[in-house]
Amino acid sequence: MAFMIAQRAFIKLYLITMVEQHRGYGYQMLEELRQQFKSHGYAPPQSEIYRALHELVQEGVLYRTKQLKGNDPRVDFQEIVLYHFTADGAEKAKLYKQQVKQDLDRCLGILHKAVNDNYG
Amino acid sequence: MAFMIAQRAFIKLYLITMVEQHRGYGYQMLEELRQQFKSHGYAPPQSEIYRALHELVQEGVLYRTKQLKGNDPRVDFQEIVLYHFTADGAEKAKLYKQQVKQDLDRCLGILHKAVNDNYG
DNA sequence: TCATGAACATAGTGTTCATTA
DNA sequence: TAATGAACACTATGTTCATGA
Repeated sequence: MAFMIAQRAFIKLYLITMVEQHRGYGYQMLEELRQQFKSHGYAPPQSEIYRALHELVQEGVLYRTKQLKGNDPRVDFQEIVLYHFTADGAEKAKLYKQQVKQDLDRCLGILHKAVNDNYG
Repeated sequence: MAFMIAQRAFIKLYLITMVEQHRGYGYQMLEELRQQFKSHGYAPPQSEIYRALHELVQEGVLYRTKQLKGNDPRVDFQEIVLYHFTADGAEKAKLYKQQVKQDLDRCLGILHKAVNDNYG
């Protein structure tokens, strides 16, 4: 029984949701998460985003396609990696999200309890 | 910037509160915490309780006294270690608790955001 | 600088082991 | 078994480096 949810699982959750909304590639998702969590005092490290993406591919949830970032190859040669659900990826993702939800609720319970027990 | 609160800090918080209420020794606090968090799917490991207590002593928050558990030394030779606040321990503990409170709130914010962002 | 990836290093943790006023 | 403590092992993570459509 672990204490808190792992950062990896937390990031995977967000990545899945982002892929559901067909949003972006690794670096972009990283920047967006950093932006979103900046005010929460949390900046997900770059390595974790890529590791999480690789794991989701490994687990058969996502597959990758490559693409040039700009639409004019004469000016923009930057290659990016896009992620999509595999045939059964959406289903797997759904199950995964359910598990993570359980864990999030568990963690919230623990933290709320701690606030109640130790303050006020 | 860390992701979630460390287990160590979390346990220290509880230990401080328990010492405030002059409750118990290491093993007893361990059992009580396990009892309390059982339904939350969390069982703090024994090593963490002792490590946390040692750190609090190291940091000058607590000091130790030893005592036989039973009141009749002829039947009960079990020695236990009791913890008390040092001269400035209470003050230090208060500051520490404030810091942990901040971190708990930060974590709660992150987790709540995750629930909002990824479900519903 | 953007974008991806891997290598490396380490802290925090979980598991076992040791000891016994 | 209760109680304390330490040793050991490991995994998740953070940092740094490498590369380039």
